[in-house]
Amino acid sequence: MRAELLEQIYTVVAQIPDGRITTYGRIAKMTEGATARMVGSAMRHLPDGHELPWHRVINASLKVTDHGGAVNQRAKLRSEGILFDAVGRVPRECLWP
DNA sequence: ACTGGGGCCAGAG
DNA sequence: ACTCTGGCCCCAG
Repeated sequence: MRAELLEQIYTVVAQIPDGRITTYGRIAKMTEGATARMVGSAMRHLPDGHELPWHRVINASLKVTDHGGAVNQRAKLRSEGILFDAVGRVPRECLWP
């Protein structure tokens, strides 16, 4: 990853408010040159000690992508007041921006 | 230089 | 609502 893109991605993620979520694709569009896959990759390789709300980033279907940490991620979101429907999807009104 | 694979997405059936 | 396809760009081997 180019450091410049990483910074932009981190900056956007850091701005996601409590109790809201956004998607990989939306973050990609807010940056210049990043793609959704890069955002996903950036979230996977987050450095230790970061303060980023990575759990608020989900996929375009408004579901938490299943990759192993999914259970923990859903737990974090629930603790912020986000509700999941029967299919595991997040309501649209939680979307940021 | 080449290949396969990523926490993806929009569009078309 | 679900599956398939092509495109995306950056790594690691």
